[in-house]
Amino acid sequence: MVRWEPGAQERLAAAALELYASRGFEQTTAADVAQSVGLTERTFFRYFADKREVLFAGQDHFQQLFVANVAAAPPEASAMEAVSFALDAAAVFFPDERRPHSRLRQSIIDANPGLHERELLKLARLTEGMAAALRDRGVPEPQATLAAHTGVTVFGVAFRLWVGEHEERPLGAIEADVLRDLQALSPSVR
Amino acid sequence: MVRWEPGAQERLAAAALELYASRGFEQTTAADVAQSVGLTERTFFRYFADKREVLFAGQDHFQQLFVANVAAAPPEASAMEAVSFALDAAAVFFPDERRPHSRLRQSIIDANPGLHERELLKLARLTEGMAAALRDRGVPEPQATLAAHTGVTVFGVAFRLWVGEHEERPLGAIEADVLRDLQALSPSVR
DNA sequence: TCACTGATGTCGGTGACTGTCGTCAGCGTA
DNA sequence: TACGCTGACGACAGTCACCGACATCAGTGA
Repeated sequence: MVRWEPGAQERLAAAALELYASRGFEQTTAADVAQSVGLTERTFFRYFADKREVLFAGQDHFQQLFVANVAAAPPEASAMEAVSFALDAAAVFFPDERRPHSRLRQSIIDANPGLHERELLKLARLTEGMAAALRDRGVPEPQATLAAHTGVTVFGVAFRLWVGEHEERPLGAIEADVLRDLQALSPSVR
Repeated sequence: MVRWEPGAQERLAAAALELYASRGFEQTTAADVAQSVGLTERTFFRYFADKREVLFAGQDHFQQLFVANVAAAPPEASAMEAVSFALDAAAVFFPDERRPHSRLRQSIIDANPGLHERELLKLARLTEGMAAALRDRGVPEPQATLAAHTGVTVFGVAFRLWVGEHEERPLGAIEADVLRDLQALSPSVR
Protein backbone atom coordinates (compact mmCIF):
# COMPACT_ATOMS: atom_id res chain seq x y z
CA MET A 1 0.00 0.00 0.00
CA VAL A 2 1.37 3.34 -1.00
CA ARG A 3 1.76 5.92 1.67
CA TRP A 4 0.66 8.82 -0.54
CA GLU A 5 -1.14 9.15 -3.81
CA PRO A 6 1.30 10.01 -6.60
CA GLY A 7 1.28 13.19 -8.67
CA ALA A 8 0.87 15.65 -5.84
CA GLN A 9 1.91 18.63 -7.95
CA GLU A 10 -0.50 17.87 -10.77
CA ARG A 11 -3.35 17.23 -8.36
CA LEU A 12 -2.68 20.53 -6.61
CA ALA A 13 -2.57 22.43 -9.91
CA ALA A 14 -5.84 20.88 -11.10
CA ALA A 15 -7.56 21.54 -7.78
CA ALA A 16 -6.35 25.11 -7.73
CA LEU A 17 -7.72 25.79 -11.21
CA GLU A 18 -11.06 24.36 -10.21
CA LEU A 19 -11.35 26.19 -6.91
CA TYR A 20 -10.06 29.50 -8.25
CA ALA A 21 -12.66 29.22 -10.99
CA SER A 22 -15.58 28.33 -8.77
CA ARG A 23 -14.99 30.36 -5.58
CA GLY A 24 -12.67 33.01 -6.95
CA PHE A 25 -8.93 33.39 -6.40
CA GLU A 26 -9.06 35.58 -3.31
CA GLN A 27 -11.78 33.54 -1.68
CA THR A 28 -9.65 30.42 -1.95
CA THR A 29 -6.86 29.86 0.57
CA ALA A 30 -3.81 27.77 -0.12
CA ALA A 31 -4.99 25.47 2.66
CA ASP A 32 -8.31 24.99 0.84
CA VAL A 33 -6.54 23.82 -2.29
CA ALA A 34 -4.24 21.46 -0.43
CA GLN A 35 -7.01 20.04 1.71
CA SER A 36 -9.18 19.34 -1.33
CA VAL A 37 -6.62 16.81 -2.53
CA GLY A 38 -5.71 15.45 0.88
CA LEU A 39 -2.52 17.42 1.43
CA THR A 40 -1.47 20.20 3.78
CA GLU A 41 -0.82 23.85 3.11
CA ARG A 42 2.87 23.29 3.79
CA THR A 43 3.09 20.82 0.93
CA PHE A 44 1.37 23.26 -1.39
CA PHE A 45 4.17 25.74 -0.77
CA ARG A 46 6.78 23.07 -1.30
CA TYR A 47 5.64 22.71 -4.90
CA PHE A 48 4.68 26.30 -5.67
CA ALA A 49 6.57 29.40 -4.66
CA ASP A 50 3.32 31.24 -4.03
CA LYS A 51 -0.42 31.04 -4.44
CA ARG A 52 -0.36 32.54 -7.94
CA GLU A 53 2.41 30.43 -9.35
CA VAL A 54 0.23 27.32 -9.37
CA LEU A 55 -1.58 28.71 -12.42
CA PHE A 56 1.69 29.15 -14.29
CA ALA A 57 3.28 25.74 -13.86
CA GLY A 58 4.30 24.49 -17.27
CA GLN A 59 5.18 27.99 -18.40
CA ASP A 60 8.85 27.06 -18.28
CA HIS A 61 8.24 24.28 -20.74
CA PHE A 62 6.50 26.65 -23.13
CA GLN A 63 9.24 29.24 -22.86
CA GLN A 64 11.87 26.63 -23.53
CA LEU A 65 10.12 25.59 -26.73
CA PHE A 66 9.47 29.15 -27.79
CA VAL A 67 13.08 30.17 -27.30
CA ALA A 68 14.50 26.98 -28.77
CA ASN A 69 12.79 27.74 -32.04
CA VAL A 70 14.57 31.07 -32.26
CA ALA A 71 17.82 29.17 -32.14
CA ALA A 72 16.52 26.57 -34.61
CA ALA A 73 15.80 29.10 -37.34
CA PRO A 74 18.12 28.88 -40.35
CA PRO A 75 21.39 30.75 -39.78
CA GLU A 76 20.76 33.18 -42.60
CA ALA A 77 17.35 34.19 -41.22
CA SER A 78 17.01 37.78 -40.04
CA ALA A 79 16.02 38.69 -36.49
CA MET A 80 12.36 39.07 -37.36
CA GLU A 81 12.36 35.88 -39.40
CA ALA A 82 13.71 33.99 -36.40
CA VAL A 83 10.98 35.54 -34.28
CA SER A 84 8.46 34.37 -36.84
CA PHE A 85 9.80 30.83 -36.40
CA ALA A 86 9.20 31.02 -32.68
CA LEU A 87 5.64 32.17 -33.27
CA ASP A 88 5.05 29.04 -35.32
CA ALA A 89 6.22 26.96 -32.38
CA ALA A 90 3.83 28.80 -30.08
CA ALA A 91 0.94 27.95 -32.36
CA VAL A 92 1.84 24.26 -32.19
CA PHE A 93 1.92 24.42 -28.41
CA PHE A 94 -1.68 25.63 -28.31
CA PRO A 95 -3.76 23.38 -30.56
CA ASP A 96 -7.51 23.92 -30.75
CA GLU A 97 -8.23 21.11 -28.27
CA ARG A 98 -6.51 23.22 -25.67
CA ARG A 99 -8.70 26.24 -26.21
CA PRO A 100 -11.43 25.46 -23.62
CA HIS A 101 -8.83 24.96 -20.90
CA SER A 102 -6.99 28.13 -21.91
CA ARG A 103 -10.25 30.07 -21.87
CA LEU A 104 -11.07 28.97 -18.33
CA ARG A 105 -7.58 29.75 -17.15
CA GLN A 106 -7.62 33.16 -18.79
CA SER A 107 -10.96 34.04 -17.23
CA ILE A 108 -9.47 33.35 -13.80
CA ILE A 109 -6.43 35.49 -14.54
CA ASP A 110 -8.50 38.33 -15.95
CA ALA A 111 -10.63 38.40 -12.81
CA ASN A 112 -7.66 39.18 -10.57
CA PRO A 113 -5.12 41.98 -10.96
CA GLY A 114 -2.51 40.07 -9.01
CA LEU A 115 -2.72 37.19 -11.42
CA HIS A 116 -2.55 39.56 -14.36
CA GLU A 117 0.61 40.94 -12.83
CA ARG A 118 2.15 37.49 -12.68
CA GLU A 119 1.17 36.83 -16.27
CA LEU A 120 3.00 39.97 -17.32
CA LEU A 121 6.09 38.80 -15.47
CA LYS A 122 6.00 35.53 -17.37
CA LEU A 123 5.71 37.40 -20.67
CA ALA A 124 8.63 39.60 -19.64
CA ARG A 125 10.73 36.52 -18.94
CA LEU A 126 9.72 35.20 -22.33
CA THR A 127 10.93 38.44 -23.86
CA GLU A 128 14.24 38.23 -22.04
CA GLY A 129 14.76 34.62 -23.08
CA MET A 130 14.02 35.47 -26.65
CA ALA A 131 16.33 38.46 -26.65
CA ALA A 132 19.12 36.28 -25.29
CA ALA A 133 18.53 33.71 -28.02
CA LEU A 134 18.66 36.44 -30.65
CA ARG A 135 21.88 37.76 -29.21
CA ASP A 136 23.28 34.26 -29.50
CA ARG A 137 22.44 34.45 -33.18
CA GLY A 138 24.53 37.57 -33.46
CA VAL A 139 21.75 40.15 -33.34
CA PRO A 140 23.08 43.25 -31.58
CA GLU A 141 21.33 45.34 -28.93
CA PRO A 142 18.95 47.06 -28.87
CA GLN A 143 17.65 45.20 -31.94
CA ALA A 144 17.54 41.87 -30.10
CA THR A 145 15.39 43.28 -27.32
CA LEU A 146 13.16 45.15 -29.73
CA ALA A 147 12.61 42.11 -31.93
CA ALA A 148 11.86 40.00 -28.84
CA HIS A 149 9.35 42.58 -27.61
CA THR A 150 7.73 42.60 -31.01
CA GLY A 151 7.46 38.82 -31.07
CA VAL A 152 5.99 38.56 -27.59
CA THR A 153 3.57 41.38 -28.32
CA VAL A 154 2.33 39.60 -31.42
CA PHE A 155 2.00 36.37 -29.48
CA GLY A 156 0.21 38.11 -26.62
CA VAL A 157 -2.27 39.95 -28.80
CA ALA A 158 -2.91 36.87 -30.92
CA PHE A 159 -3.36 34.66 -27.86
CA ARG A 160 -5.92 37.05 -26.40
CA LEU A 161 -7.86 36.94 -29.63
CA TRP A 162 -7.55 33.15 -29.74
CA VAL A 163 -9.15 32.70 -26.32
CA GLY A 164 -11.81 35.31 -27.06
CA GLU A 165 -15.39 34.16 -27.43
CA HIS A 166 -16.66 33.52 -30.98
CA GLU A 167 -13.07 33.15 -32.19
CA GLU A 168 -12.53 29.94 -34.15
CA ARG A 169 -9.37 30.45 -36.17
CA PRO A 170 -6.29 28.53 -35.00
CA LEU A 171 -3.61 30.48 -33.17
CA GLY A 172 -1.15 30.32 -36.06
CA ALA A 173 -3.54 32.03 -38.44
CA ILE A 174 -4.27 34.79 -35.95
CA GLU A 175 -0.58 35.33 -35.34
CA ALA A 176 0.03 35.75 -39.05
CA ASP A 177 -2.73 38.35 -39.29
CA VAL A 178 -1.50 40.26 -36.28
CA LEU A 179 2.05 40.27 -37.59
CA ARG A 180 0.78 41.68 -40.88
CA ASP A 181 -1.16 44.41 -39.07
CA LEU A 182 1.94 45.31 -37.11
CA GLN A 183 4.08 45.61 -40.21
CA ALA A 184 1.50 47.83 -41.82
CA LEU A 185 1.88 50.20 -38.89
CA SER A 186 5.56 51.06 -39.10
CA PRO A 187 5.95 52.81 -42.48
CA SER A 188 3.65 55.58 -41.37
CA VAL A 189 6.22 57.11 -39.03
CA ARG A 190 8.21 60.18 -40.05
CA MET B 1 -0.29 73.72 17.58
CA VAL B 2 -0.92 71.21 14.82
CA ARG B 3 -1.89 67.77 15.83
CA TRP B 4 0.08 66.06 13.04
CA GLU B 5 2.82 67.10 10.66
CA PRO B 6 1.41 67.72 7.17
CA GLY B 7 2.29 65.77 4.02
CA ALA B 8 2.06 62.31 5.47
CA GLN B 9 1.93 60.63 2.05
CA GLU B 10 5.01 62.40 0.73
CA ARG B 11 6.95 61.71 3.91
CA LEU B 12 6.05 58.04 3.74
CA ALA B 13 7.07 57.79 0.08
CA ALA B 14 10.41 59.47 0.73
CA ALA B 15 11.12 57.31 3.77
CA ALA B 16 10.22 54.15 1.88
CA LEU B 17 12.61 55.00 -0.95
CA GLU B 18 15.39 55.62 1.52
CA LEU B 19 14.81 52.50 3.60
CA TYR B 20 14.24 50.21 0.63
CA ALA B 21 17.52 51.48 -0.79
CA SER B 22 19.55 51.11 2.38
CA ARG B 23 18.19 47.94 3.99
CA GLY B 24 16.59 46.33 0.97
CA PHE B 25 12.91 46.01 0.14
CA GLU B 26 12.26 42.68 1.84
CA GLN B 27 14.21 43.62 4.93
CA THR B 28 12.03 46.67 5.42
CA THR B 29 8.59 46.26 6.96
CA ALA B 30 5.72 48.64 6.38
CA ALA B 31 5.83 49.38 10.09
CA ASP B 32 9.49 50.38 9.77
CA VAL B 33 8.67 52.93 7.10
CA ALA B 34 5.76 54.38 9.03
CA GLN B 35 7.62 54.52 12.30
CA SER B 36 10.54 56.33 10.69
CA VAL B 37 8.28 59.29 10.00
CA GLY B 38 6.31 59.09 13.22
CA LEU B 39 3.24 57.31 11.87
CA THR B 40 1.76 53.86 12.32
CA GLU B 41 1.61 50.91 9.96
CA ARG B 42 -2.14 51.40 9.67
CA THR B 43 -1.67 54.87 8.27
CA PHE B 44 0.83 53.57 5.72
CA PHE B 45 -1.84 51.28 4.33
CA ARG B 46 -4.36 54.09 4.26
CA TYR B 47 -2.21 55.90 1.71
CA PHE B 48 -0.79 52.95 -0.22
CA ALA B 49 -2.65 49.84 -1.28
CA ASP B 50 0.40 47.71 -0.59
CA LYS B 51 4.06 47.83 0.27
CA ARG B 52 5.16 48.02 -3.37
CA GLU B 53 2.78 50.71 -4.46
CA VAL B 54 4.63 53.36 -2.48
CA LEU B 55 7.36 53.33 -5.13
CA PHE B 56 4.85 53.98 -7.89
CA ALA B 57 2.95 56.95 -6.53
CA GLY B 58 2.92 59.65 -9.18
CA GLN B 59 2.71 57.07 -11.93
CA ASP B 60 -0.88 58.11 -12.54
CA HIS B 61 0.25 61.62 -13.23
CA PHE B 62 2.79 60.43 -15.76
CA GLN B 63 0.29 58.19 -17.50
CA GLN B 64 -2.19 61.01 -17.72
CA LEU B 65 0.36 63.22 -19.45
CA PHE B 66 1.56 60.45 -21.71
CA VAL B 67 -1.95 59.57 -22.82
CA ALA B 68 -3.08 63.17 -23.11
CA ASN B 69 -0.41 63.78 -25.70
CA VAL B 70 -1.80 61.03 -27.88
CA ALA B 71 -5.06 62.91 -27.92
CA ALA B 72 -3.28 66.22 -28.49
CA ALA B 73 -1.57 65.08 -31.70
CA PRO B 74 -2.89 66.75 -34.87
CA PRO B 75 -6.03 65.05 -36.19
CA GLU B 76 -4.39 64.06 -39.44
CA ALA B 77 -1.50 62.31 -37.68
CA SER B 78 -1.27 58.53 -38.13
CA ALA B 79 -1.34 56.12 -35.21
CA MET B 80 2.44 55.89 -35.00
CA GLU B 81 2.82 59.65 -35.35
CA ALA B 82 0.48 60.13 -32.40
CA VAL B 83 2.55 57.63 -30.45
CA SER B 84 5.63 59.61 -31.33
CA PHE B 85 3.96 62.68 -29.84
CA ALA B 86 3.44 60.86 -26.59
CA LEU B 87 7.08 59.83 -26.51
CA ASP B 88 8.03 63.49 -26.70
CA ALA B 89 5.89 64.16 -23.66
CA ALA B 90 7.59 61.35 -21.79
CA ALA B 91 10.97 62.91 -22.48
CA VAL B 92 9.80 66.20 -21.00
CA PHE B 93 8.58 64.41 -17.89
CA PHE B 94 12.07 63.05 -17.24
CA PRO B 95 14.56 65.89 -17.54
CA ASP B 96 18.22 65.21 -16.79
CA GLU B 97 17.93 66.61 -13.26
CA ARG B 98 15.68 63.71 -12.48
CA ARG B 99 18.13 61.07 -13.59
CA PRO B 100 19.88 60.45 -10.24
CA HIS B 101 16.56 59.91 -8.49
CA SER B 102 15.34 57.63 -11.28
CA ARG B 103 18.56 55.64 -11.11
CA LEU B 104 18.20 55.03 -7.39
CA ARG B 105 14.58 54.05 -7.78
CA GLN B 106 15.37 51.70 -10.64
CA SER B 107 18.14 50.00 -8.70
CA ILE B 108 15.63 49.21 -5.94
CA ILE B 109 13.13 47.83 -8.42
CA ASP B 110 15.74 45.76 -10.23
CA ALA B 111 16.84 44.19 -6.95
CA ASN B 112 13.40 42.72 -6.30
CA PRO B 113 11.30 40.54 -8.64
CA GLY B 114 8.10 41.57 -6.93
CA LEU B 115 8.79 45.22 -7.66
CA HIS B 116 9.71 44.39 -11.24
CA GLU B 117 6.33 42.68 -11.48
CA ARG B 118 4.57 45.82 -10.32
CA GLU B 119 6.52 47.93 -12.79
CA LEU B 120 5.33 45.69 -15.59
CA LEU B 121 1.74 46.15 -14.44
CA LYS B 122 2.17 49.91 -14.61
CA LEU B 123 3.57 49.66 -18.12
CA ALA B 124 0.65 47.45 -19.10
CA ARG B 125 -1.78 50.05 -17.79
CA LEU B 126 0.10 52.65 -19.79
CA THR B 127 -0.34 50.51 -22.86
CA GLU B 128 -4.06 50.11 -22.22
CA GLY B 129 -4.50 53.84 -21.69
CA MET B 130 -2.65 54.59 -24.86
CA ALA B 131 -4.63 52.06 -26.87
CA ALA B 132 -7.85 53.62 -25.62
CA ALA B 133 -6.65 57.08 -26.64
CA LEU B 134 -5.78 55.80 -30.09
CA ARG B 135 -9.19 54.20 -30.43
CA ASP B 136 -10.68 57.58 -29.54
CA ARG B 137 -8.75 58.95 -32.50
CA GLY B 138 -10.44 56.41 -34.74
CA VAL B 139 -7.63 53.85 -34.91
CA PRO B 140 -9.21 50.37 -35.17
CA GLU B 141 -8.18 47.23 -33.31
CA PRO B 142 -5.82 45.50 -33.28
CA GLN B 143 -3.80 48.42 -34.69
CA ALA B 144 -4.49 50.60 -31.65
CA THR B 145 -3.20 47.96 -29.24
CA LEU B 146 -0.21 47.18 -31.43
CA ALA B 147 0.77 50.83 -31.80
CA ALA B 148 0.39 51.31 -28.05
CA HIS B 149 2.59 48.30 -27.35
CA THR B 150 5.16 49.64 -29.76
CA GLY B 151 5.16 53.04 -28.09
CA VAL B 152 5.49 51.66 -24.58
CA THR B 153 8.21 49.28 -25.69
CA VAL B 154 10.20 52.14 -27.18
CA PHE B 155 9.69 54.17 -24.02
CA GLY B 156 10.65 51.22 -21.81
CA VAL B 157 13.81 50.36 -23.72
CA ALA B 158 14.83 54.01 -23.98
CA PHE B 159 14.17 54.61 -20.29
CA ARG B 160 16.34 51.65 -19.31
CA LEU B 161 19.14 53.02 -21.42
CA TRP B 162 18.61 56.49 -19.95
CA VAL B 163 19.08 55.30 -16.36
CA GLY B 164 22.01 53.08 -17.33
CA GLU B 165 25.44 54.04 -16.07
CA HIS B 166 27.68 56.07 -18.42
CA GLU B 167 24.61 57.18 -20.37
CA GLU B 168 24.45 60.93 -20.79
CA ARG B 169 22.11 61.60 -23.68
CA PRO B 170 18.69 63.02 -22.79
CA LEU B 171 15.72 60.66 -22.89
CA GLY B 172 14.25 62.23 -26.01
CA ALA B 173 17.37 61.56 -28.05
CA ILE B 174 17.51 57.95 -26.92
CA GLU B 175 13.85 57.47 -27.76
CA ALA B 176 14.43 58.75 -31.29
CA ASP B 177 17.31 56.33 -31.79
CA VAL B 178 15.36 53.38 -30.43
CA LEU B 179 12.40 54.20 -32.63
CA ARG B 180 14.71 54.28 -35.63
CA ASP B 181 16.19 50.89 -34.70
CA LEU B 182 12.72 49.46 -34.37
CA GLN B 183 11.65 50.69 -37.77
CA ALA B 184 14.76 49.22 -39.31
CA LEU B 185 13.67 45.84 -37.98
CA SER B 186 10.30 45.41 -39.65
CA PRO B 187 11.08 45.35 -43.39
CA SER B 188 13.09 42.18 -42.96
CA VAL B 189 10.03 40.00 -42.42
CA ARG B 190 8.62 37.93 -45.26
C1' DT C 1 18.02 -6.46 9.77
C1' DC C 2 19.05 -1.87 9.45
C1' DA C 3 20.50 2.51 7.96
C1' DC C 4 18.94 5.76 4.71
C1' DT C 5 16.08 8.58 1.65
C1' DG C 6 12.37 11.34 0.23
C1' DA C 7 7.77 12.99 0.53
C1' DT C 8 4.85 14.56 3.76
C1' DG C 9 2.85 16.30 8.38
C1' DT C 10 3.27 19.28 12.54
C1' DC C 11 4.28 23.35 14.91
C1' DG C 12 5.34 27.93 15.54
C1' DG C 13 6.53 32.29 13.86
C1' DT C 14 6.70 36.71 10.94
C1' DG C 15 4.74 40.13 8.38
C1' DA C 16 1.29 41.98 4.93
C1' DC C 17 -3.02 43.68 4.95
C1' DT C 18 -7.99 44.74 6.83
C1' DG C 19 -12.18 46.00 9.62
C1' DT C 20 -13.67 48.51 13.39
C1' DC C 21 -13.74 51.72 16.70
C1' DG C 22 -11.87 55.35 19.68
C1' DT C 23 -9.54 59.98 19.91
C1' DC C 24 -9.08 64.75 19.29
C1' DA C 25 -7.62 69.42 16.91
C1' DG C 26 -9.73 72.50 13.94
C1' DC C 27 -13.66 74.52 12.07
C1' DG C 28 -18.23 76.29 11.39
C1' DT C 29 -22.49 77.55 13.54
C1' DA C 30 -25.89 79.22 16.82
C1' DT D 1 -18.85 80.80 24.20
C1' DA D 2 -20.61 76.38 23.67
C1' DC D 3 -21.52 72.75 20.74
C1' DG D 4 -21.42 69.41 17.21
C1' DC D 5 -19.17 67.75 13.13
C1' DT D 6 -15.30 66.14 10.32
C1' DG D 7 -11.01 64.32 8.95
C1' DA D 8 -6.69 62.26 10.05
C1' DC D 9 -4.79 59.25 12.80
C1' DG D 10 -3.90 55.43 16.57
C1' DA D 11 -5.12 51.04 18.87
C1' DC D 12 -6.44 46.46 18.54
C1' DA D 13 -7.64 42.16 16.86
C1' DG D 14 -8.01 39.09 13.16
C1' DT D 15 -6.90 36.46 8.66
C1' DC D 16 -3.84 34.50 5.66
C1' DA D 17 0.50 34.01 2.81
C1' DC D 18 4.59 32.08 3.47
C1' DC D 19 8.83 29.90 5.81
C1' DG D 20 12.16 27.30 8.94
C1' DA D 21 12.87 23.35 11.75
C1' DC D 22 11.95 19.01 13.01
C1' DA D 23 9.26 14.60 13.28
C1' DT D 24 7.33 10.57 10.76
C1' DC D 25 7.40 6.50 8.15
C1' DA D 26 6.94 3.48 3.61
C1' DG D 27 10.10 1.88 0.51
C1' DT D 28 14.74 0.63 -0.87
C1' DG D 29 19.20 -1.40 -1.01
C1' DA D 30 23.15 -3.55 1.33
